[in-house]
Amino acid sequence: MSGQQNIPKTYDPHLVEEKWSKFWIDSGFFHTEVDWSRKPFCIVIPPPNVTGSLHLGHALNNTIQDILVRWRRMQGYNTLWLPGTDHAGIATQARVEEELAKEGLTKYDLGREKFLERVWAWKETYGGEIIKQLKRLGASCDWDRERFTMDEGCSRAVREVFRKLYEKGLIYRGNYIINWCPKCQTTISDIEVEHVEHQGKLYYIKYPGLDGGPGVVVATTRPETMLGDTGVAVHPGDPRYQHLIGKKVLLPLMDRPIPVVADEAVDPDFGTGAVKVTPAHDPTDFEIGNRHDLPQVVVIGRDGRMTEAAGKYAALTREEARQQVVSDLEELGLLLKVEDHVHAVGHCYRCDTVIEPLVSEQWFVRMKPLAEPALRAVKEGRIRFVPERFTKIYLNWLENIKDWCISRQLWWGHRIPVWYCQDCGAEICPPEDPQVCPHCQSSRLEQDPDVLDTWFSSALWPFSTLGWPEKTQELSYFYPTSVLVTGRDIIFFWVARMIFMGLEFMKEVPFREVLIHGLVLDSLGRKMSKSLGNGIDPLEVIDKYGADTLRFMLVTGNTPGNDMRFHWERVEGTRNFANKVWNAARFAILNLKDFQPGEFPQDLTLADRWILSRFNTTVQEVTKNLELYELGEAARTLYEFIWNEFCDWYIELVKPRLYGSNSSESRYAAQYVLWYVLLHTLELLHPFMPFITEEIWQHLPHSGESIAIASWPTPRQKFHAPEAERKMEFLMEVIRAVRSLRRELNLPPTKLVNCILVTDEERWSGLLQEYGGYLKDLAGVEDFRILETGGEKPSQALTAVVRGVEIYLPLAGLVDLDKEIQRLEKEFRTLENELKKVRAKLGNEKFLAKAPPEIVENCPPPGSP
RNA sequence: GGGCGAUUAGCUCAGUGGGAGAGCACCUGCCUUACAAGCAGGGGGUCGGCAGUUCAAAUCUGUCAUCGCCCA
Repeated sequence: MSGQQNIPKTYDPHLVEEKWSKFWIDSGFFHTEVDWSRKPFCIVIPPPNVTGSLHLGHALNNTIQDILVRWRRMQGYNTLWLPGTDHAGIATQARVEEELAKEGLTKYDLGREKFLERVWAWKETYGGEIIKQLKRLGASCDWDRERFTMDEGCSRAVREVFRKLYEKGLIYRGNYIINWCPKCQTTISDIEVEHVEHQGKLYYIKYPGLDGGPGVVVATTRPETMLGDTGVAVHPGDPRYQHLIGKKVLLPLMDRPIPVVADEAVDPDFGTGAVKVTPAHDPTDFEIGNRHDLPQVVVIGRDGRMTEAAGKYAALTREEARQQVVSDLEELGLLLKVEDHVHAVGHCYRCDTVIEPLVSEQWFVRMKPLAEPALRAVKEGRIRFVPERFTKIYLNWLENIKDWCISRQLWWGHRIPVWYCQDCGAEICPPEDPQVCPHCQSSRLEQDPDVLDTWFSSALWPFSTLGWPEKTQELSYFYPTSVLVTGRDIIFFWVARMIFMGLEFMKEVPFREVLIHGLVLDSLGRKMSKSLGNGIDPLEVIDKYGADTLRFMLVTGNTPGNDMRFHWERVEGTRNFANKVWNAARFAILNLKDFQPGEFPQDLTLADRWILSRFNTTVQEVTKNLELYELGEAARTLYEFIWNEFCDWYIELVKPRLYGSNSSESRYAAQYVLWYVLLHTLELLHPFMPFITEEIWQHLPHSGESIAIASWPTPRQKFHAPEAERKMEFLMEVIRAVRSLRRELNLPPTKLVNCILVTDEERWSGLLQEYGGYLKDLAGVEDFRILETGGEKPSQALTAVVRGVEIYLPLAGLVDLDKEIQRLEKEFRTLENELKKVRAKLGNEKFLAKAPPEIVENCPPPGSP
């Protein structure tokens, strides 16, 4: 913006964003050290996947955090926003495997060690992308403290946590049914399974009785799993099947006798009320099998194909096996019926492949003892969810928690720190990598091949990044962190887990508040996804419109916790606002060339006192809304103040005092108030639009290095001027009324008019007398007279009434009488209705008796004629 | 099956007990020396339906409907 005459008429974000971003970081404004004399404010970033690139969800999430952080920093808190990335086991490994595939290689060709080297190399090359993108968004993180979930410190924390939980018996290894993703070739936890409604079939299959007994008909959605059936179950109270309980039936195709058991888990209303039991391939059946001691026959392998145990169906895919089984049953006459049936099918949340429940040996975290304190912390209010309704979702999930399967059959991740002795069979979990078995001194130790669920390390993020297990200053100063900001989709994955891990290892909650925001949907209200191709790249928005525009757009017109839709029109609207701010600044800078702020001016005009009072209110409102996490409201308040009050009225009113041959005192006062309000309004706006506000702030007289470390404005008692607001409000109404009348006549703005104002009320006539200049400047009034009522009224005049003050524009010859009569009649009817309502209210004794006095007093409400 | 959210102007959405709002779109007039990405003026809504609480309901309660999300 240098060369004041050459300030461009439109704001160009490209010219300023990179400059200020570099300046902020180089100046160390975002870097923090522990300082016990100051109050801390700390946020840890939800670490984006290291493979990721910024999407609108990140943009929203980080904009919210940055607003809070910049605001608190300006308020004087010792503010730490700790950034970092997540190693994202499956996603990263898959990315590198894809690369290998292009070279015709698999990870097995390289071997574990070489493969991991390759992943690290990939991470070093591409992993910083999203961090760069966050910087472009303006995120004011302490970049000197950037962390990675697999860096040395975080890995140490993972190791320590695992070992402690293991020793406490809260981590165990066992054979359980888990969710297997045949594509990712790994286990995934229950919450990583997405259930999708699917139009399928319900097959009714006859299982004959042994030796010609009556048998039973079972209904199933997955006939291919029957090859692994080891029982049939019915509800114990089901009268239809009492005779069968304890008997055996013959499993067709396999010719295996299997027992009929009674179990509460069976829904008698589903199908025939009798269900096949496949303990190795269905979670419910697994439980039933356990209760009745049924064997587990694994018929589907990890590659998604049928195993040897499936007999002649071995090596078929699941789909092929289903077809074959169905047609074989049909041939035998055992397939009685096939119905359409809608049921939920589990899909891998990452690759969308249908997951296969299967039994295998995995590591689990015993959840009940950990969930208990995590429930209490929220119930007792030590952690507060915003909006409050998410509390219930959190509590409900933890109350029904199941053990957490934490082992993953991947190579990229924190390897499970457990070794097995090949000689004595011991299983050990030592603090450091062992050389020999502590039991038999054998050196033939083998580490468990699996790695941990990525969320295991993210669960430790609030304390692992602050130095745990070391007892660092950072940890005691910044922990618990102040607030966690995250999307509602990872409450279970991440928020809940951080809470129980924090409570277990820090004996204290990881954060005091959780701010949940919604998702950014496309313009039709659909989730943005690669497969739909409906994603919007936030960098495209930044390239086209600037980061400030993207940020402001994301937080306006949106309520905490609710989803929002993305519309380019809204981006444009926000861009226009940025431009408005730019041009207001342009006006100010051009008119402050000869200005140096000195003493606060003595003689303020009504407009001065009004805008200062409005500014005061804005400071209060914005601050209050930020405290309530109502960022959208705070942004709206600023938008309206800047555009509708500061630009539309104050700048217009101040022009004559700057342009004209005014006294130097009046000019100084005008410049001072213009400067003062603009400068400090920019400070209020800075957390939302950091770049443009810095650019302008630097060009206005100011003290301090950067708006980023300026003091957050506070309300000042001496600016509070309700009477000035009331007076201005009246004058504004009169001006609007005159403008409206002018419009009736299609008067061009340059055509000046005379005006007659009729009132007996001194407060109005005095005000009009004193500030009639405002009418001249803003309503195109050349001259006006103030008359008392009862005098002669001008004929052939347009009229309006504002708070009892009659306004006449005498314009003989110009008035279309019919049109004017129509207009007045319409207004009359409107007012009549209004009056009727008010009379009814005031005539209602109950209203007078029960409504609070200030409501009765304000009836009719202010603003009514 | 359970839970949550949404339903307000043509569109997108704010507004949580006392005047029904904004942006975009629309109509009219203006290139007025900060801004046409603008200025000024204007039209447009029985706040999803029904019932209830209250002096007073878009706002609180119940119920139904439609849409969306989460859990099972």
